[in-house]
Amino acid sequence: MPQTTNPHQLSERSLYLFKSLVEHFIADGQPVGSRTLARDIELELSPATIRNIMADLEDIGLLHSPHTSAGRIPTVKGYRLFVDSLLRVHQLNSREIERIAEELNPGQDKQALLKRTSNILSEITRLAGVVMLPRTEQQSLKRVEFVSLTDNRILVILVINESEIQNRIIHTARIYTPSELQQASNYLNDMFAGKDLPTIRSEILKELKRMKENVNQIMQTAIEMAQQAFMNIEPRDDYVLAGQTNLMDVAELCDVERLKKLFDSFNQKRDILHLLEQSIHAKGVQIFIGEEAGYDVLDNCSVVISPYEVEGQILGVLGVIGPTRMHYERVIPIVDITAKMLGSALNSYN
Amino acid sequence: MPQTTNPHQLSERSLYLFKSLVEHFIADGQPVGSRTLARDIELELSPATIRNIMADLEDIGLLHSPHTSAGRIPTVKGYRLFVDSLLRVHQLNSREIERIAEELNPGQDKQALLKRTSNILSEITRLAGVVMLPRTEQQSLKRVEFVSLTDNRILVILVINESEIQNRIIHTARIYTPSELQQASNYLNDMFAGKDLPTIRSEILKELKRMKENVNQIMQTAIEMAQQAFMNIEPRDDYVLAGQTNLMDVAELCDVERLKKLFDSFNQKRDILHLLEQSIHAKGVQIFIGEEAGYDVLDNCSVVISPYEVEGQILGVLGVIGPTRMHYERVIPIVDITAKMLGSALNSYN
DNA sequence: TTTAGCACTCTCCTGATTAGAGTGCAAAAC
DNA sequence: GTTTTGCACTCTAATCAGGAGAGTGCTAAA
Repeated sequence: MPQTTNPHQLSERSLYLFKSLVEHFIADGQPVGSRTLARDIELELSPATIRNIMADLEDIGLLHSPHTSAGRIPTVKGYRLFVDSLLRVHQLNSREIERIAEELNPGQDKQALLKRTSNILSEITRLAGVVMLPRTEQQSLKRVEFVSLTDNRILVILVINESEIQNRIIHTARIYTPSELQQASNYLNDMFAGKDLPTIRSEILKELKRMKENVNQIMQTAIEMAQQAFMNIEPRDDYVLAGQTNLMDVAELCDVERLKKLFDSFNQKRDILHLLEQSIHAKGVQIFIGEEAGYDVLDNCSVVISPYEVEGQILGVLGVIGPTRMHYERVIPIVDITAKMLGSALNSYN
Repeated sequence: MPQTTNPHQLSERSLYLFKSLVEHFIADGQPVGSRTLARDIELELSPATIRNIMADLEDIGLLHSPHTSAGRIPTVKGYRLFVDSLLRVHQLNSREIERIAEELNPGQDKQALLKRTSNILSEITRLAGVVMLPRTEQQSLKRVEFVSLTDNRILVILVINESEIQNRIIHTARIYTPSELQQASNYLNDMFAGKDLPTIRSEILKELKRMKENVNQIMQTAIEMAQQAFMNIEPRDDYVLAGQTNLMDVAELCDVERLKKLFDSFNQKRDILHLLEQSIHAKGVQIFIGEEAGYDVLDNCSVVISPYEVEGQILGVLGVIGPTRMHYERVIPIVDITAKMLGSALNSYN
């Protein structure tokens, strides 16, 4: 009988041993030696036999010893094999599911919901939770409102898509009365509501050019204000992160230098954002282990993320960041289910 | 000649030595010994003399040796004396002032301005910057708007005071047309604009009681929606913090345990908030050194804060958090001037 | 093919030693 | 009386050696 479909042509037994070793290491954090493993497993094998097998596994690149007389720990490649082929994902218990559901009830503003999602992810996994904000390639204007402040300053409220709100203050040449503002916003709502922002911008520019011919005062006021209001919409924060401090308990990362680099890159957002964006078109949970992600700061870290979607359209990505040595069998279903539940929570906004 | 007005009856020379020692320690971070100090100062004194004086200073409680054969470091009481009586505050150079001014231009939403302020504080001091949000004991409604979303959900936008915006989603029994919503918001604006939230709440409750007698449909709709909208306004974030990671470079705090506790208390906000609130009625820059603040997590930390005000009315508090061993002579004027500049930036909102 | 035996390696802990820094005190110098 | 010198003393931090423990790899036996 051939060794069937195993990757690396490994025997069942080797795989079993490897799996046990990884599980042991994830639980313990200490390099696992042959004797320990011999005690640990179901099979009756002597440490020597296990040593031989471990040597093979090391040759293939699945294991690695920190030094001669330490046990062995999985390499990135090893984790990869473990996660892809050996891992048996847990069922979540219903209490946890309920907890997530409770936290993810809609009925709050979208931003707050995402923040809560990030929080719950971090609390339930005891790692750092991250939720990328819905991709808004399509930002369509729902409504615009003006509120006059003192002097010639006007507060502009833009409601974009469903329930996203942007506000900014603009300055006008003269002071407008509330009813003028009302007329202006009515005009703009009639003209632009339902259109997406790039379109609106180009139409505003067109209107500005035509303006000389047209002397309608309301229109002119409205367009001038719209120009200020729509032209430089600041990009929002790109993701929300929660539970960073959980990572400070993790032994592997327990060095201030490393942690600082990691936290700094969380704040800068650039690297993490790139990583999250890679998954925006993936289906289901994706896992980046250690250096796989391609960012030095994420050495010894794994990222478990999943896109979340509403009616088949992917809106964003969420997940957790933790040490490579994490409880994948728990984390994966948590990320998975949270993505699904966030999707349906967001669904109720449309 | 008596020893004049010095605190602790210290001679000029002792004070000079003490000041030099503190400055040396702040620059260096190492306990300062008699020999080092002898080299460092202007006066020609032998290490032995300095030792005698340092022993006196230690007796009074201004200095402390980590152990017999280390130099000496200032105690909290020592820092207090230094900061209150010996410190010569730097003039800020104009480049720094310009930098702050640039960052604090208004013309953005208030929240963003405060965030930027916090950022600039942390960047310029290389410590953690904190800005408490304007106290809104007085929250007066400027305007309320309704935007209908899908189904029976309605987005409520509350403009409170000047330029603060709260939004929430409410659910209604039936679906309203835009014009109904318009009428409702007109009604509520007429009724409540300019009043403060507690008043509004109590009036809403009164109206609800009277409602049976009154069958005006618009009013009923409006009041029902108002009830949902105004009743549980979530308290906003209470302060914004920036540059936490700067604290990870500080040698004194360089222990992951401590840092985690500190960061956790930043996230919980409770302790820090209490501390900030203590200064809300103070005038000018206040400094809490180490245990003075009364919170364990702030051991070895100092907090330099100042209220900021608009037209004589204190709105909030801002400042920085760093190690006790910080460059007070630089940090104090930075906090001071930033508070003033934030005040005038906010002034332009009124 | 598996196991037992064994020499070997590496880490970690302990204890001893030393160099260095800094102190405190007593006696001498100013 | 104040300042300095000289000196014994203390404490830390670094270095080194030695031993225990864990684990390996290899060889030979089962």
